[in-house]
Amino acid sequence: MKTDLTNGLGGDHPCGQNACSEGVTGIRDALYVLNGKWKLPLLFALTEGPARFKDIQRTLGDITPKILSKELKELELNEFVIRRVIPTVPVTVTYEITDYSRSLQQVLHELKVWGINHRQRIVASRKSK
Amino acid sequence: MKTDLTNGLGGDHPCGQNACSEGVTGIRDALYVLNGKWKLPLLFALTEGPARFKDIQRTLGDITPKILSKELKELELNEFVIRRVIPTVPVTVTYEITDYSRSLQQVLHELKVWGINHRQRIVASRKSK
DNA sequence: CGGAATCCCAAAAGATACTG
DNA sequence: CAGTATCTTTTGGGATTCCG
Repeated sequence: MKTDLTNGLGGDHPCGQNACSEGVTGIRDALYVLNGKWKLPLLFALTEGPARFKDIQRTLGDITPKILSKELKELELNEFVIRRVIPTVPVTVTYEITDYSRSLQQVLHELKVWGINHRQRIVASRKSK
Repeated sequence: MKTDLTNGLGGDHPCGQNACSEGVTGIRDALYVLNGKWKLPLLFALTEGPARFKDIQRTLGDITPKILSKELKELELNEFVIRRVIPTVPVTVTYEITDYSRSLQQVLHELKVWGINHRQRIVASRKSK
């Protein structure tokens, strides 16, 4: 994945005279930088404030350090997250979301609400069988 | 991927006394059924009304028939999409979103808005270099 | 047109172990 | 604690061809 700032888009849109909505392109662009299983949950986890590596790992439940490390680096590259090193012994590292990340607030909120609702629906449908 | 209705969740949440927010779980649950590069764009494409296989393919730009077919099946299983066969010659097949899909409206909207904005940001940052 | 069949690859993700 | 290293598995996704 090359999700750096000079290429953070989901490809060109072939918008000719056919019905290629900018909406589809918008969503594809969003998904291009926010892809995968972890980025959105991770960013959401950081909305409550900065957290340390291990803390994030616990909040996310079952992410391995390797994956978490990779995700954090990508998010840092794309300016969603800031990594801060505090020179204690042993060293303390915190991760913090940027202002740009905050522009995702609505997305995160809607997704969260929908997900909570979806879980209830599934559980309910299981009971009724 | 087993994204059927009896297992449409992103796993259990280990919520003990630690700070495991239901928000993270909500987002993970949502992502579990809406994963991948295509499901959200596809659902968005269908918000404007039913469409045929080939039409969807064109709207999405560069999805191959195999992938499109797979995505549609998964979405059908999870009750996001209805497949209708019209007995013309040759046969006509349309795909239509369900009411449950419409509960994703806000999510789709926010994601679209954010994506459009994100594209502008990237393009702008490219120019200023 | 609406797919299915086959082959293939790259990337995502997980397990496990280890280090400063 | 905050990661890295290695290895393996999974799956997502694409190319191409073919069929009723």
